[in-house]
Amino acid sequence: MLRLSKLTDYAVVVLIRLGEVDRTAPDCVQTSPGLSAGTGVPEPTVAKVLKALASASLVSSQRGARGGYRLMRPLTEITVADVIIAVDGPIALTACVEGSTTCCDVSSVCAVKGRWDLVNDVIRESLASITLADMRLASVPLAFRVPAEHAILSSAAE
Amino acid sequence: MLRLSKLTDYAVVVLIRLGEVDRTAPDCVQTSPGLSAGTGVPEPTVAKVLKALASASLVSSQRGARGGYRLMRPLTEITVADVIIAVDGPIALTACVEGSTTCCDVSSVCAVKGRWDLVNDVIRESLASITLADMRLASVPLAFRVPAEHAILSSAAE
DNA sequence: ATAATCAGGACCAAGTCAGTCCGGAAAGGC
DNA sequence: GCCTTTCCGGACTGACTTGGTCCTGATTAT
Repeated sequence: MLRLSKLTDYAVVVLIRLGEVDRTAPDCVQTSPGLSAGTGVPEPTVAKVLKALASASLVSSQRGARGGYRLMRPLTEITVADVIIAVDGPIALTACVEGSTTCCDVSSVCAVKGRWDLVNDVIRESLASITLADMRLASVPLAFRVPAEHAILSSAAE
Repeated sequence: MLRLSKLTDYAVVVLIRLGEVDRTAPDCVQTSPGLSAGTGVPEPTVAKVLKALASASLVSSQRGARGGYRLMRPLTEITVADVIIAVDGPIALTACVEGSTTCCDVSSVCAVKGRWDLVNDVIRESLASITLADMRLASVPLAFRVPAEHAILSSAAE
């Protein structure tokens, strides 16, 4: 099924939410309980996702009272590939890709070596070409996609 | 990790194997024990994969004694997407893609609806652009990629 | 008739993942 | 200086998916 983990899905939701508030109040951080309330994702899960995003430097964290999280880059500069790698680890369709240690227990099958690399590269490239800003637009119903929407986004891209 | 199932990997191996012998003896079918021996993949697993491929009409089967499997299209006309769909079902990165019934138990999250469709389409397109013939070439070491290789392939594509 | 072969299931073990929780450390507020 | 808030890093568990096997029945050549 070529499935993507749910955590990645949540990460996108949370990041977009972060981006929306960041835009209106750039200095304001958001706490994980707050993001949970704003997105509907259970709080512990939000926290888990944010940890992963923080260690991948997609968000920065501020500890202590009045602490919270903030985007380190605008949504236009975060790609889907970035998020997947941050949450799920490196993008590798099979165990038999370059840099894998557990490669090919069945030796005869591994005439296959390197076979999927081509596919992997194409996928990686595709995922790196889509930003969260693109996904955000896609998720907004057409009726709400007023010109102002684009104005805000493009100003954020500057 | 965006992982692909092993079955799909095996399917590619088996299909390419089928394609290689098909080329030299177009009327000759191959049995699943034979394909198992030729690829190193355990026989029951080969059988399982072949069943899936047969019901997706990627290979045709001949029952009875001296029966076996044969490709229905040359390798140049079988895409990676075809194989994935045959073995793993429709390509859908998340549960929340068009046509899913179990969509979005958490209603607030599902402001997300349709968000991944864009990504899905790009992936699908990428996978549909790579054929097994492409993968076969990629798996053959450069030293063996003699001109004759291409001649054979292009004759098979006719 | 018999042997070979595919068809279509059911079935089980193992690995993986989502989700939760806990103790600890940093940063403000009183 | 103490306490609250918040993040950090990990361990843990229950459920699900997947890989892999096997069995019974249908089909066909010899």
